Amino acid sequence: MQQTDQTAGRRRGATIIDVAKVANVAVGTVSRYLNGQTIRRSNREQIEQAIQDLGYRRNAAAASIRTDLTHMIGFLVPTFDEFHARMLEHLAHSVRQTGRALLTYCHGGDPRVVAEALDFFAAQRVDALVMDGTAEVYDRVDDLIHHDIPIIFYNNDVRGLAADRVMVENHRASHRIVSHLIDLGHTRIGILTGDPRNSSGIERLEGYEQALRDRGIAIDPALAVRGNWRMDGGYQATKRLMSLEDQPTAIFSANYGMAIGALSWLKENGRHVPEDISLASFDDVAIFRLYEAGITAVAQPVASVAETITDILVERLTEPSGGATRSVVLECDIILRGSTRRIT
Amino acid sequence: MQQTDQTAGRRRGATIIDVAKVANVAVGTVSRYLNGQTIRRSNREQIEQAIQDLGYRRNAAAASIRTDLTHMIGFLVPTFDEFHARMLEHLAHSVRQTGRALLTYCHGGDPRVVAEALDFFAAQRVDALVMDGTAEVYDRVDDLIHHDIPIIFYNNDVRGLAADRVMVENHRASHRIVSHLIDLGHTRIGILTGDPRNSSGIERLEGYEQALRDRGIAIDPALAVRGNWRMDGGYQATKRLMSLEDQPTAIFSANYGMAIGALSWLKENGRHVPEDISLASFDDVAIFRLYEAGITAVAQPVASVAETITDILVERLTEPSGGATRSVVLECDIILRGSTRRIT
DNA sequence: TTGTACGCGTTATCAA
DNA sequence: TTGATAACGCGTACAA
Repeated sequence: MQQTDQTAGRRRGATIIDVAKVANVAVGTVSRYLNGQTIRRSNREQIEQAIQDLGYRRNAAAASIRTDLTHMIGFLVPTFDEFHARMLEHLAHSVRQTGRALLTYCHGGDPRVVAEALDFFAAQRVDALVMDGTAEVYDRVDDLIHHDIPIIFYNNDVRGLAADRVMVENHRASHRIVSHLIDLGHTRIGILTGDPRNSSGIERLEGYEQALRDRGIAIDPALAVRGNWRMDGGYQATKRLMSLEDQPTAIFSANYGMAIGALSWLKENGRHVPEDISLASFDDVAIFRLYEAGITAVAQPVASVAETITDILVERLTEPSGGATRSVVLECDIILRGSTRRIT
Repeated sequence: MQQTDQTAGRRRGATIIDVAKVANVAVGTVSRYLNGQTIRRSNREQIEQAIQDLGYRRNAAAASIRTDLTHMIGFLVPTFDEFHARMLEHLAHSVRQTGRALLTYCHGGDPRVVAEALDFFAAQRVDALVMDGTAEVYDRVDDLIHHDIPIIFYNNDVRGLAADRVMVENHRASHRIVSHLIDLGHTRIGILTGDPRNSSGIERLEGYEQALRDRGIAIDPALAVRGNWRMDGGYQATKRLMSLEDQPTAIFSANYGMAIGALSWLKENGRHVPEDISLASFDDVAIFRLYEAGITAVAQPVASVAETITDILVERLTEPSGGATRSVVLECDIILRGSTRRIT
């Protein structure tokens, strides 16, 4: 009693062996066909027919157990906000063209989830891992590296690891945009800083400070208020900034989330941008183009970052492994809009 | 000459067999330990020690070849815009708590890429597939279903397939928000429709039309302009709407992307919202809370959608398979803001 | 070019 | 509870 029914819910589908039987060839031949090698024409047609008839689908897991290649890239981020979503979109696009896909994990800032994600990726044997660096993961990432899983950091670096890096010029871009504020006559410039555990947070703050120093403006610690990259942090930080006796005439936000929080507080409290206060922000997002007269911002080259990551990825996965780690730093654009104005 | 060096770049890591050897137990025992079954205490300690010493990491692919379970959920979307990104964030969160992760693919509306994605998911043997439905995929998705891969549609349905569905009340929510515009005295209400190949596009348009009919307002085909869900489509559609001889006094956008395009055109052309024209939109996004007096919108229960999907997922993956497909429809909230005003 | 047979790392079965 | 061993589906030497 042979079971040839293909409509029933048989969990196990046809295998390469079934295909070989039906096509009257050896399994090796089918395997070679699947991997695009040259096959005698008559055999090929029979194999294709058999695959069709059986509804055969290759089992990537079984292949990966032999080849140690899963065609999956791990992607680990703290959150899917607009910045990371754009990153994901571009990365998914360029990675797809190499025949791979992204296995995504979102840790929400919880170190335990980060550890969990890293374990998961290791077990799944992802071909490589792209992640926004966070300080606490040093040991576990180092572990992955020793297991020969290439790591590529973006947005935030973790120093000292044998990983590749694709960053943007945080320091320089911040320096430029703050310099622009100074050019407009501002001397009391507040900054909404990100998390100091993140390299980008540190670099953007340093760029701000350096710009002030370069123009002989004293750094007032009260003007640097710590946010948390998020809207609520920017809201609270702006509130603190605006309750100073000597208020700032301009604010630079280290990312777009906090800038939106700032706009939110300013609006609620009847302060107009740029009449009452100038605002500039890192990250250029859709809302900045549309909001009132537009928000002056640092535009990160998200597409280039994604492409560079993919290039490095391909290199790592094709080259005979090893080789020095690469560290790429990309330039940002400053987009001047209506939220920054000259003061007397 | 035994090779015990763990620093070198040996591509192949320690296996369960190595662990068994070092721990002086059988592989079956190690396997049971790894799967959380009860193990004699002394053995467990030895196994843990061996795992530690060898830097052993489980190979999920090898396991899945036996169990037919990969702990990966396919996630297929047209794009990672704000809506889908929020969906991803929530879904990643709830799926993570079941010990799974999302294998994401972004097709950008290209049918070939959709087909490619479906093949990829099939080869990778994802435990299930969550996708925003698109019309052209009927056959290929049907194929996956016959291969016993559970499918869950969200946002847009594809009729006739044996899949689960988690949707929102597109018709009713559109009906309500358009009724609100009518309550405010509007009778010439334009609509920026989405793609008619998407079920949500159709339903939102039908809700709009039904609302007009219910109040005895004639439907003017010229007032329904087709967008493409995107900003540029909304921009163009608004332009057409506003060049009618008998202009609308209110516009309802079938999604947020087109609404932003509309705002963009209105702003460029000096039309003020809501003084010159009222605007309401499907989807509630961050910018709608902040933009001028706020944009009246339909808020989809994104978190609930994600949770419902995960519930169904867990059910499908634990229950003895089979069982009728579920179709859940969730309610939306109407958020009234300053972009809609009463006219005389 | 094709066929055979073994190995990959894990789970599942079954007897002890 | 444990140990021994047969699958699982595929890739790949090796011999033909």
